[in-house]
Amino acid sequence: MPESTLPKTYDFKSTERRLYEWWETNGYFKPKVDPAKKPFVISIPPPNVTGELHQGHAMFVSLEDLMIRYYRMRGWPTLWVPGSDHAGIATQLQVEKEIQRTDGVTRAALGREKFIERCWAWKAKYGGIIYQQLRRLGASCDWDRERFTMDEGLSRAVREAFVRLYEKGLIYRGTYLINWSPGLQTAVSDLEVEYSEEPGALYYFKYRIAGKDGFIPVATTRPETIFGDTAVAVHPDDERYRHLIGETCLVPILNRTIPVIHDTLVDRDFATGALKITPGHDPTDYEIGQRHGLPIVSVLNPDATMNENAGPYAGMERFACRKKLWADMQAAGLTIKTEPYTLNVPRSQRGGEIVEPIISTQWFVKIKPLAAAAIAAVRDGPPHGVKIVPDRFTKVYYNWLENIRDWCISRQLWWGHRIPVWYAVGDGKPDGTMFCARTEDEAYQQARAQFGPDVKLEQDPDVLDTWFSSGLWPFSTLGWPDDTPDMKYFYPTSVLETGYDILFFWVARMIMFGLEFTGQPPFDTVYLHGLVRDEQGRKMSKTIGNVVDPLVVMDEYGTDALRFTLLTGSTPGNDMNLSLERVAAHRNFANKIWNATRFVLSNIEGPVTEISNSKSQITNYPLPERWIVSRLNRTIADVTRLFEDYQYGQAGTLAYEFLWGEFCDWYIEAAKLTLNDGDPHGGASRAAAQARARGVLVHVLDQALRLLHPFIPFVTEELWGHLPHREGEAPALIAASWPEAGPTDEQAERDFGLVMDIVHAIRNVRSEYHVKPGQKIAATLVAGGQAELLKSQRSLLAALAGLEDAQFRIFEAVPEKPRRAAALVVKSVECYLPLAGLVDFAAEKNRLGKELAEAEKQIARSESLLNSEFAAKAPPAVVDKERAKLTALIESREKLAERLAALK
RNA sequence: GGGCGCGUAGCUCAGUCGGUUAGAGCGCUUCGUUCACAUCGAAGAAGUCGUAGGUUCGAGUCCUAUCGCGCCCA
Repeated sequence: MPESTLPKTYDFKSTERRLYEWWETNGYFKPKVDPAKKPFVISIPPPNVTGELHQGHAMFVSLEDLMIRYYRMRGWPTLWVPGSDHAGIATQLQVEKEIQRTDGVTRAALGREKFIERCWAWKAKYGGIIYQQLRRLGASCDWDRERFTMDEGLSRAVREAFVRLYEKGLIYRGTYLINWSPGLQTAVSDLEVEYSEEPGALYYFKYRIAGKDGFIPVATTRPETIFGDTAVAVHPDDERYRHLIGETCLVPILNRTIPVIHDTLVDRDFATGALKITPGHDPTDYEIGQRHGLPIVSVLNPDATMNENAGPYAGMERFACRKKLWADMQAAGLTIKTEPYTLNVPRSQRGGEIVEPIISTQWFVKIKPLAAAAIAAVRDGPPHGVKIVPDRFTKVYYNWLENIRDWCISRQLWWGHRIPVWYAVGDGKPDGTMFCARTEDEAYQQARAQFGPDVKLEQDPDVLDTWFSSGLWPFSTLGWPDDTPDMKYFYPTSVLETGYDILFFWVARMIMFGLEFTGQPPFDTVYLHGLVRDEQGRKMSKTIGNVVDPLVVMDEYGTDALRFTLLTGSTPGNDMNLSLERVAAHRNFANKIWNATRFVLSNIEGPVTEISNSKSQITNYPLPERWIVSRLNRTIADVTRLFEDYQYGQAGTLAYEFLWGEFCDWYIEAAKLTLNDGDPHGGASRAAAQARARGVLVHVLDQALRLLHPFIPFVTEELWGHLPHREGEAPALIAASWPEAGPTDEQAERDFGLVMDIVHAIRNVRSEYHVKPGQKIAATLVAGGQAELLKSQRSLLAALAGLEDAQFRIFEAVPEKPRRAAALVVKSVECYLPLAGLVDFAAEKNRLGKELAEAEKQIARSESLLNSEFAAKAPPAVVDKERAKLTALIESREKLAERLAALK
């Protein structure tokens, strides 16, 4: 045998980069467009352009690359569009930090134009890093189609979308209560606010009645908003306050007068039952205010200091004001009490500062009509709608869209898509007239038509919510609004795969925009994965210090190990706890495949019979060959079915178990015999048997590598390249075809199963009796109808169970059972192991007694089952199975009883 | 307040038309290194599937209630 050229251990470090470059330079990631075929397309969830790789990226790349590689192997024209997101707030903050550090200037000092230049410079410098990291994960994207949300093409798509919505009346500008982030100095959408329960206080105080004695007791969690109160509301049926409705009361400190109104929305049981109404700083109050026509008084500046409406407190920071005001009110005798209260504090998703509801002029998308269409698309499902996996998220999706509020899309940032609206200014023309246009020229044309040639325009300073451009991603990346060849062929895309945490932010918005702008849903399937947490189930965070960096994991265990762990350790939509021990186990798996291949390669010198799944050519082959090929075919069918059903974890586990637990543990061991000795039982010549075994080894390994390739692309590609291939085969595994399942061979699986059971049983007894592993033992099998079968597998049984050839006998029946031997019963086969001098008959009796008792128990169970309604009501196949089991049990019982009697 | 998920072996997790003796990896116990692999092999111990009811011939799986943990929405 020639020495294999492969080293003893798989070295992923020297493999991964080389293979990736090889794939990429050979164009395997590019789709092979075939107009006759439906393509499989994924748009990448664009990572933040300046972000660093984390386990969320590792998860999505693993899943999407898995799907892409699977469909590519299935022969679909396959496209995975990569790209990144400008991530308005995140990037702006990073660049601000940088200019502060390097130049010691603020954004304001630098000026808008210069600042945006710095953003682009930042992007140029760091924007490629994330792509390199995605490559390390094995992502087989078509990098020639890489897109960035602020590219000219995508920016044009954003303007086009905006203008269309505006012209349809679905975008409007207005002054409403919005969420204001004082630190970032921008509006944010409802989704960007998170509520956290925090200990706080409920402040009870007096609203004095104007011109009378007496007061209404009112409670608030935010005393500083008192300056914005424009009414006190009570429930119309509340006996305590009914007489005060219509009176006027005095705002503390300011002594501004406000009315006492009634509204059924007031909760009589909460606190005092009287509610101060601050339409300028509370969403519920805003609604009540609208209903009652109350004025809106805003008391906060954009930086969350008090404004002039706070009178003497103007200029104070909001929380300092709260403290000071309460002290002053106490001094004035206006307070009643405070009590501890759990607040639901609105905090910014980014940065965590407390967000303030304030009145502000912003741009909004009128979302209800879009939402209705998006609901219908999921309600209808494919082929014309959308399916969500796992299904339970459809409910979450509906619930959100059914209760959706208009989307505030303007941001007071600099880094982003400028709102394509221009205002007429100066020259004595009417100010503020808006012109919404795709370009400044177009806006000027409109303006000149209205105001004459001298009109001057200024563009709206705000930019759009980053998610507005993300919402267009599946089609803007393909060239929309132009009807490009890519758009024609690849749109709509196939699967949108991402984390469930951005179902609303991104997925729902893409569906809405896709339907609105392209008339069809942007994909037919949404696959949602869960969050990757640490081993204890905690969210990974820099502050806890429990972040498991994918790059570090890949350095230590290899990309394949990480991918396989993520893919087999999680189920759709459920969070997973990442265990490094599992990653290590999967590194070992890669090494196992490596060595199995090493074995195969070092044993295929000489003729190799060509095998395929589709023919029944192997029906005359020896049992181990028939068995492994049948198991292979079953595995191919199961794995493929699981792939089609999005059960990737299960699919991976099955392939793993097949390769390790069946191919390596059993077939390779069986093949060793043939390769060394030929097949003395199969009737074939030694050379022919060896050629067949070689053929089966190569074939099964080849097919198993294909099944595993989408999970662990590197090690499989590397090894597959070393296997011999027939003419015309693809030059790389990535481009090879997915296996087709051939017929299974039930008889071979049953027969080989018996062989395995006997081997297990004998090994078990050997172990119990502490027989040295190298020591051969004698054995007599009494096998009845199975004798022929076992005789044909005599060498295999002997080799695997460590039997001494000269003292290994197989009979159909014997006149007298061996006496001084350990006996075991496997199905209908009796095995006698003399174990000279080792057999402890007391222990034997004990052991057999236990087995007999167990058999009796099972028989009783089985009989009562078969005598119950089970026999009549269960499906015949299940009943038959049970009957067969009972028959086998009875046979075992007889044999055990016989043996036990012989020992007495 | 509404909705969802999870609770299975010491640990991390599978278990998707309910099929009657519940699986894997790690860890643990015993043994093993000439002949693919010690990143390995052989054998083994280990779970009343959170709890209580119910449906059913049959429940880890379906229903109801309940406890604990977590998440989303309001």
